[in-house]
Amino acid sequence: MFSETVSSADYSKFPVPSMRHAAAESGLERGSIRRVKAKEQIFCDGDPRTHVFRVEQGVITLSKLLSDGRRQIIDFAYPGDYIGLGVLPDYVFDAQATCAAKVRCLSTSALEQEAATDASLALKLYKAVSAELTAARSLLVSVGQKTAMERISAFLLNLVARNQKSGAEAGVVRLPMRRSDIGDLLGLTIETVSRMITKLRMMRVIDVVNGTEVRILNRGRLEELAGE
Amino acid sequence: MFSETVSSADYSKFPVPSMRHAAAESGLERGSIRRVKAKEQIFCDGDPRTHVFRVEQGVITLSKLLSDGRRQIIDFAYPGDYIGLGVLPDYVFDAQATCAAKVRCLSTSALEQEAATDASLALKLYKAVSAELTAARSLLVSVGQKTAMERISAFLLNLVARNQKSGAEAGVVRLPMRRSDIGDLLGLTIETVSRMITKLRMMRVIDVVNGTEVRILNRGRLEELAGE
DNA sequence: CGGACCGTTGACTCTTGTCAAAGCCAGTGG
DNA sequence: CCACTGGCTTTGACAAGAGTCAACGGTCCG
Repeated sequence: MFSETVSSADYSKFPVPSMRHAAAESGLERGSIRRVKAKEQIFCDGDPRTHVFRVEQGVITLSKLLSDGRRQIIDFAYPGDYIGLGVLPDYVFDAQATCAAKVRCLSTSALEQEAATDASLALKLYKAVSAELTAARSLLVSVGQKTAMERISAFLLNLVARNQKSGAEAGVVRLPMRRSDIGDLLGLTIETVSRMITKLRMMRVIDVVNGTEVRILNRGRLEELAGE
Repeated sequence: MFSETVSSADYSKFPVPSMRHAAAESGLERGSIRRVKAKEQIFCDGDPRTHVFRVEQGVITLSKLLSDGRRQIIDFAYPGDYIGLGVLPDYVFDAQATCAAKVRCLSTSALEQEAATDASLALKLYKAVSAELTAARSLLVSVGQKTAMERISAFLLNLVARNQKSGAEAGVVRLPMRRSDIGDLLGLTIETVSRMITKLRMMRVIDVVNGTEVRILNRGRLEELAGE
C-alpha cells in the first residue's frame, strides 16, 4: 500500500528559492512549487516541521495513524488551504496526496521570522488556523454525535459547499478520495460508507456515476438527513 | 435545567475598562474580571462575538448543541485558556461554567485593532489557536477511532497532564464535570462512561473517591488501555 | 489474459445505546 | 434532627446500529 511512499526526508529537496520578486510577494506567496504523485507522502507525523505547504492543485489527505493501523483523517486540504501551520517543532500528522497534486513550499523558519515583525502576516496565519479549527470542530460534532447516515449526508453537503466555491457544476461533487478515506474521516468502515451511499441512491437523494461523481438530486432531503 | 442561565446579552454588562496601567499590559492582560456561577452560561452559539475571555479560575465547558438536543463538548477550558478566539463575527458554540469560575473579558474589537499593528500579539493569538487546534484534532482521533475504554483512559491521562501543570498532587485528578459532560465530550452515553469507570476500578487501575476524585493506581496500564 | 485494487452486498457478531429501576448525596423545610 | 426531594450516578436487561468476515464484481493496467 505504501510502496509509492517517498522517504520523509525527500521534501527537503525543495528549498525555498531566493526572493526574486520579493517586493511584490508576501510571505505566503513565495516558495517553489512541488509536484506530488497520487499517494505520495508529503511529510510524516514526527518529521521536523521544516516547511508549510499551500495546496495549489489536487487534494491532500491529512491523517493521524494509531500504532495498530487505525487511521483518523483530520482533514482534506483543497487548493488554497495551508498544511503544516502550528507552533510545534514537528509535524503532528501525515500528509499524503489522494491524487496528483501541486503544493507550494514555504520555509517554516522564514515564515516565522517574517511573522515576528509583520502583523498582517501573523494575522493571516491566525485566520488560517482559526478556519482549520472551525472545520475540525465541525467534524468532531459529526463524528461524536451523528449516525452513519447523518455523517455521510453532512460530508456530502460539506463537499458541495467547497466545490461551489471553485466553480464546479452546481449539485455535482467529485469524490477524489476512496471509500476508505471517507470512512477514516467519519469514523466509519468502508462497508458502512458504501451501504449509506447505496441507501441514498435508493432513496433517490443522490446519483452516483463511476463511483466517483455524486449528483445531488434532492438537496433539501439531504440536509434533513444531515441532522442540522 | 437552564433556570440559572443568564440571557445571552448579559455579558455586555462587563465592558473592558479604560486602560489604567496600559503601558505595562499587553492586549491579552487587560480586561475586567467577571465572576460566573456554576452552570451559568457565558455566551451562546450565534451571539455576536463581542468579547474574548481568558479563564482565571474554574472550568468552562465549550459545546455545540444539535437541534434535537444532542450535544458535543468541544473542549474544557482551564485557567489560562482563551475562549472565543477566531475570525467569525458570531460565537460558534456555547460556553458554560461547570463550577463557579472567573473569566477576564477582552473586547474583541480592541483586540483585533491592536493585533493589526502588534505582530507579537497577533502571534500569541496564532499560537493560542494552534494549541486549540491540536487539542481538537487529538480529541477527534479518540472519538473517531477509539473504543469506549480507550477514550475514557485517554481522557483521564489528558486530565492528569493538565493538572500536573497546575501543581496538584501527582496521580490524582479532580473531575469538576459531570458524567454527562464526559459522555458528551467523548461521544458516549453517561451509562457507558459510568460502566467504563467502574471497570477501571474493578481492574485496580484507578480509585474513585466521592465520584469526583480519581486516583491513578496503575499509570502504565492506563496508558496501554488508552491505545497509544 | 490475469492480477491487484477497490467497491458492493450479505450474514452474522458485538459494542454501545436505550430503557428502567434503584442508590447515593446534598440541600431544604418541617 | 430527620424525612423529603431532586439531581446525579450506578447497575441491569434488552435492542439496535455499526463492525467483522467473506464472497463477488468491476475496472485498470501490465
